[in-house]
Amino acid sequence: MKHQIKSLVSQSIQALQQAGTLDNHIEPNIKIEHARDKKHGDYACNIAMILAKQAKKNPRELAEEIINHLPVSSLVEKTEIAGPGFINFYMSANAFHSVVTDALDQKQAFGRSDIGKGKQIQVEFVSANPTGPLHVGHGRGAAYGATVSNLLEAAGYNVHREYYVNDAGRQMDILGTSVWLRYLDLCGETIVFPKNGYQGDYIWDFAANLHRENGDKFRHPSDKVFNAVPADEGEDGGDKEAHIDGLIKNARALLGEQDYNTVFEEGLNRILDDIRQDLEEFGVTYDDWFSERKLFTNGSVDKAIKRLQDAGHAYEQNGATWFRSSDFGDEKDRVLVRENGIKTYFASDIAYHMDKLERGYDRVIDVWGADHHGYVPRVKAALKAIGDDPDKLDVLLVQFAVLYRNGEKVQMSTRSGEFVTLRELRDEVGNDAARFFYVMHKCEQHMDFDLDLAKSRSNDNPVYYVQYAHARICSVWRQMQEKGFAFDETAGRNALDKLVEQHEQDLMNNLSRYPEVVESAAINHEPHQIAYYLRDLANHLHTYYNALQFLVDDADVRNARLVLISAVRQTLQNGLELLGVSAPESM
RNA sequence: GCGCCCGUAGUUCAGUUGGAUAGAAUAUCGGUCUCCGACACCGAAGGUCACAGGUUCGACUCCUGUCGGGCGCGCCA
Repeated sequence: MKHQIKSLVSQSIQALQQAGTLDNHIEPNIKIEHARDKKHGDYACNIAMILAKQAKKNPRELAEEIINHLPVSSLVEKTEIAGPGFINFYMSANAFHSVVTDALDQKQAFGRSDIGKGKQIQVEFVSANPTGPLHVGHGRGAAYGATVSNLLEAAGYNVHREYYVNDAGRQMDILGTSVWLRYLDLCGETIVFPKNGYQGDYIWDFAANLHRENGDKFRHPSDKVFNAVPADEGEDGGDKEAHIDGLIKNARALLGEQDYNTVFEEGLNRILDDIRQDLEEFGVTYDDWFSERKLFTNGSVDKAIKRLQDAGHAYEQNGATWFRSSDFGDEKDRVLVRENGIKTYFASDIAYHMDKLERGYDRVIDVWGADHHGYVPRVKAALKAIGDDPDKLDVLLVQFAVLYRNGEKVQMSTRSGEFVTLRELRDEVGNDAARFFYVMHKCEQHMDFDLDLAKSRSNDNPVYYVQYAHARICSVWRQMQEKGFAFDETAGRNALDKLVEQHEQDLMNNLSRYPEVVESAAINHEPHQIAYYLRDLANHLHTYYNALQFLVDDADVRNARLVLISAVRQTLQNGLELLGVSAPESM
């Protein structure tokens, strides 16, 4: 509806331009807003105030002229000039009736649009290192990324969802070695587990599985395992990094490449399967799980480094290969290949982003935890250096969710194994509540996640409030049948002019906003707009429900009201679907 | 020290990209079931939009500075 009003204003301004009142070459940025106060009508436009200066007129006079040149439309009941020069639009009843029938005609498609024009867009999210189960911090990225993807799809984009699997590098070696040490312990070896190893119980599970399937095949005496390994961090000094590196080195030497890989894969695959299943149960699915190791084995990383070298943006220093990223807006240069010949994570990440853009996406979105924010300039620098357009990449930073339990902050550390997993959260609060809770806030907003509150099944959690509105409408249908009424949709559609109550006007007005909200939420990557909208719509429905009876004797009024709440039900269902939340028929 | 994010009701958060009297939820207090589900509704109270300047018709929103909180500043991933 906003678009239609905008079009009217635009036509009026064109007319004024032809009449010479306004300059021809000005392309006015017309914005139509919902009036905050009903006294100001349904919509408001501030264009007269914006153009007043260049038209050398006072805003109210200009507003007057714009109104005089507005084309006639059945949608607009009347217009008014208000305040410093706002043009207020009062919509006709017909205008809102059409929204109700739109929702019923379009069904699941109500709210969808084609503003994306089928453009290819890739969204990469979660991409947690496969070193353990997902925790509640990843949950926010998962819910956010999945919902942004849904929104973009609803706005007419062609969305490709991807998980970047960091299955290369030192963290993976630490994981493999951790599994092996636990395995050795199960074999009966005396093992002092390293401070820097992965402490979580799931490591024991993997080790037990390894032992069950292979017996003592990978067993080596502990004195050889710890042979020549620097001391672990302790009260009398020591170095936990050097300690674990020594253990990794011994693991490789004792096991040999093949056995080492078997142990390594045991950890990696078990964890990936777990993550995949966890996310699937959470309603989060991917088109592709992209392996970092593949970038090394297929030469992409070498190619990326070579491209930087060929373009003259790389140099050698102290035995390492550097990227002169400071030439492209980064605060300092970055290492691509270390002195020991090992390529950095950054090098493979350049290759990954290069690969993304080569795949031909019009736009690429990365959803990252806010702790990676310092990483954005260097990735963009790399894209710029190799001649790609860094503006095609949008990095959406999701702030941490700080957990509170019993009113106290919960400290989390992946390495120490002390964290609340996403699965635990889902088991306790349910998928619906978790999905809704996560996207209720802007992603850049620090979020206090009160576990006790989220776990409680009280209506403190707004998801129940919205779901209840949906269930309530379904319940009306059940009641209707019990009372022996039949719903005549055609009659209802023809009787929409019976919906004269203020509650009904408000509800229709509210419905008319839905397509605009979806569009705005998609463009701005702001799922919380949907959450707030749904709460508002549910509130209007509940208020209506409490104020008026739907199943009345007057058939026209009854059918019209049922048509209206049927449209509301469809809209609630569509909105919840976008958020990955179910719309139950009863609760 | 430098960089990014944040600061709005007791608390958790919105605020339509610079618009009209800053809004919800929750907590507190009061009211509403002979009635389609009270998992709901209605009302009251609650604010120096961290602070100080600046930009303009107009600032919670943009700019500068100060204060406070979070995160990041590796030849880690």
